[in-house]
Amino acid sequence: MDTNFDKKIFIENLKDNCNKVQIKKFIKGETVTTYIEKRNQVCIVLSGEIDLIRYDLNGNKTIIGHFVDYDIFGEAFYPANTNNELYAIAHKNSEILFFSYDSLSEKCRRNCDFHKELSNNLSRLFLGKIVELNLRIELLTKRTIREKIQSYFEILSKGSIRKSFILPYTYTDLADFLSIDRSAMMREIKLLIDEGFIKKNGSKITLLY
Amino acid sequence: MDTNFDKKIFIENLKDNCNKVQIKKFIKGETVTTYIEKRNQVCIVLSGEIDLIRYDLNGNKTIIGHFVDYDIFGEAFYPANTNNELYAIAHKNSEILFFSYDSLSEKCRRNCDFHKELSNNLSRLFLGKIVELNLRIELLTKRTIREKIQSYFEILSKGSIRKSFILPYTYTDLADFLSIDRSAMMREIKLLIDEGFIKKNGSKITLLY
DNA sequence: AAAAAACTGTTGCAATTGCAACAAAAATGA
DNA sequence: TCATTTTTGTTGCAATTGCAACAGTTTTTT
Repeated sequence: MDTNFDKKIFIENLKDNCNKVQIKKFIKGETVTTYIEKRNQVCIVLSGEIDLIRYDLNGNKTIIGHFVDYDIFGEAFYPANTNNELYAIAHKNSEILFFSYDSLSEKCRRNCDFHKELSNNLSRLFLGKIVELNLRIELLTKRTIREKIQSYFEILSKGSIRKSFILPYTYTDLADFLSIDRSAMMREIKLLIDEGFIKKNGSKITLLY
Repeated sequence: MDTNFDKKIFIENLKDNCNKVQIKKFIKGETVTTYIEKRNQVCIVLSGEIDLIRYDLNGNKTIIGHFVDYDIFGEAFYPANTNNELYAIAHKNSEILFFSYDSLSEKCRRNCDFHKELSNNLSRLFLGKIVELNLRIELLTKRTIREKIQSYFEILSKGSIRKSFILPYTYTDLADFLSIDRSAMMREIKLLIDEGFIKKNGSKITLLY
């Protein structure tokens, strides 16, 4: 299936044609939205970078999501009944498109062509999100740090020539994404190098098998 | 938002009105579908129980999903480029509804009422899935076994009177769901009991705080 | 261009976790 | 109902992982 349907074209279309969406700008460090109350909000990153941060009862901070160009996030995707406080914070100056899921999914009174397509595209957008989340779960359920790293590297190497790729995260963020300790991850990467499984040059990794 | 729109009614409707869906029965142990090639298939459990199982390159087996009444699963939700072999196996005698995402999302030529509603309902179905997956990620990214258990128990206790609830899994399956060692989990649950945080009677847990 | 902030690389040590193994209890099914 | 399979409960021990700390780089900001 085409989970890679052109999100970008759809979103630009949405932005230009729908009076139910809002666009706002945020400067670095600003709070884009909190997830404390349910407003059924869906957000799309038009430019910049957004971190989704969790503070638990002990005050521990975890980055549970990091969103860039055309990524979709929002309250609508999180269960209402957790204790956590989630904050979406602009990591860089950013431009965000907001809409309420309910308003978009309503049938358009005028039955215009654009709204006919909308639901269809929305479900594609959601499907893409599901694939992304399942991929992450796949990695998180691996039992060891080594397995997590290797699985992730293998995924990245697919479709790249010569099993070589540039990491899309800093090492700090990668550790967060895989939910492991950064220093333990670095240690394991070093071991993988020493044992001849991979080569590393900055954020460029090459698989040797 | 109503992420709890009536899946059941929608699915029964789908089953009765759409000629693009198929229904098949499986006996315990039978393979429902494999995820090796991409056929864009979406599956819904009408009755019974399905396990989604991963075999990695070393032959380790992991249950990565367990689906019951009206749960939705399928190839369409998994990225194409992973090495893993995924198998959906009937855990009990089961009845499964199949459809191809593409066929459903196509515009209906006759433009019938049913198909007008379909996309809409499909995106709600997907949204529910996203919420479910995010919840699991929330748990999987907790740093310790204790945090994983406590967070999960807190979620279950919400909406139940007296902070008491029955676990929806066996302890064995719970450990799998949280991706932790069963014996380590049992040890931690015992500690929680000894420290007076919870009470346990079979699969009934009561929070004492 | 200098100062500040964020990221990388590394290590010893302690704590958590997984593994293996087994007996007892409960659930399943023949 | 009896036999078999699955689940629960427990523990010692070893291995993995997280934590703390810090120096050296690189990137960002002023």
